[in-house]
Amino acid sequence: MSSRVTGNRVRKAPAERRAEIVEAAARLALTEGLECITLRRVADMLAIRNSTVGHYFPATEDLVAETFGHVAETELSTLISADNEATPTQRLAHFLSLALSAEFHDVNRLWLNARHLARYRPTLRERVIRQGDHWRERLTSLIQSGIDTDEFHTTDAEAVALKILVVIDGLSADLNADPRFPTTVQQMAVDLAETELHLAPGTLRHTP
Amino acid sequence: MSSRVTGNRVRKAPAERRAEIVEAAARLALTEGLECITLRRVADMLAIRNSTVGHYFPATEDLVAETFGHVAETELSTLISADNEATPTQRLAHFLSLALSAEFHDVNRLWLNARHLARYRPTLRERVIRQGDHWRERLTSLIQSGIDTDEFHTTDAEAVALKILVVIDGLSADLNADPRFPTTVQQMAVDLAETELHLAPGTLRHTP
DNA sequence: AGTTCTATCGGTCACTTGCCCGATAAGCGG
DNA sequence: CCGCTTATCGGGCAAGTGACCGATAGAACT
Repeated sequence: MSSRVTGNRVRKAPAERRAEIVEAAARLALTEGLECITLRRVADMLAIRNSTVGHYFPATEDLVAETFGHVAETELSTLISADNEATPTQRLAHFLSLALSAEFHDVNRLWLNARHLARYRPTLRERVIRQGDHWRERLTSLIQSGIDTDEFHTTDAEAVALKILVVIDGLSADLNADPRFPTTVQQMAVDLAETELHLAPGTLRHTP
Repeated sequence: MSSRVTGNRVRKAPAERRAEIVEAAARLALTEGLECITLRRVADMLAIRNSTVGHYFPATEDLVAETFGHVAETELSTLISADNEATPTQRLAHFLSLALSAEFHDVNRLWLNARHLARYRPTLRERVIRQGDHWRERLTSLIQSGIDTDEFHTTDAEAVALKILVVIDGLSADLNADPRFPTTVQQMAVDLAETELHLAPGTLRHTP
């Protein structure tokens, strides 16, 4: 009758269990939000006791921070692949198209979530700042490589990267609460990038 | 010994008490965030019982939504005064300078807060959308009046308004977690407005 | 096989939350 | 001055939270 399989205690390697927990929390964060990461909900997903989760993360805030960091790190590598044979133009077009696509909506929403929650959780705030730096560095170096190959033209790669990220954040914040946004405005990031980098209009519009 | 003044029951006009409650909640929202609006905290601020607050707002979510709407409405009228003798250029410059000033930080943070919390609270989401429309309308009509007086030049006033608001949201979202932002990027909104409206650089930079 | 370490369990505790209830008293109309 | 409406009180309940504890059982090592 009861679905409870009592006594079936499974003991895993700490690193493996810890990874399991973070991954379950990540699924939760992406679908329901960071505030839904509670000891009991994560434990239920893995069919373990809440005290086991507490054993790996004595302070719940640390689990929340680590979960955000994990997702942000993973998604960044999806947005900007490090060793790619594509040209900087192609890679930037890929970045822009993916970052504002529907399938990336959950990630953008997670950033919004984390930025707000960082107000109350110092550990998370630190992670948000660190990941923000990381994203900015990666986008900056992508732009810089475009400058090196003479595809992009700007004097301050970092400022351009920052501006692009600001626009993406603003768009996803607004889209989060209100989906009725005209496509003209949704192309802001592409337009901004093309203007700032002195590219012909349309250069970044299509994915390779 | 006890600071409790028992039996001192004060009965106020419903409209007055209701306004008191919303105002106390607004103070709370601006300083500590919308999730700190609880029956007991608001009640404590007014030295009344939590059940009294519950009497006026049977669902706490309604108090949260109304509080946000109240603040957003009030602050909008600070940003854009309706019957002003100033020129559209002066009014837009005032808007931009105030919207990104330090003293407006709390309001921007409240917007971020509301946009995120709207995910869980349908009533609040409705309010966020409505207020978003309201801000956009007001900024659009300000730009339109500038077009009429031949100060601004653009074909789509609403699109420009939307873009300006997107940039402001993105900037305040990023500034919320990370205050180390270069001033070049903080001028994004001004630069964007001047470019989109075909104004000479620097036109919107100073407050009248 | 025996020993040791610790991952995991099962349960508890104190706290906060929103919501609800009956009792009381303030103010108004008659 | 009386009676009615209802704003306000005082208290309580159930649900959910993070943190904590001692007991147990896997697994590695001798």
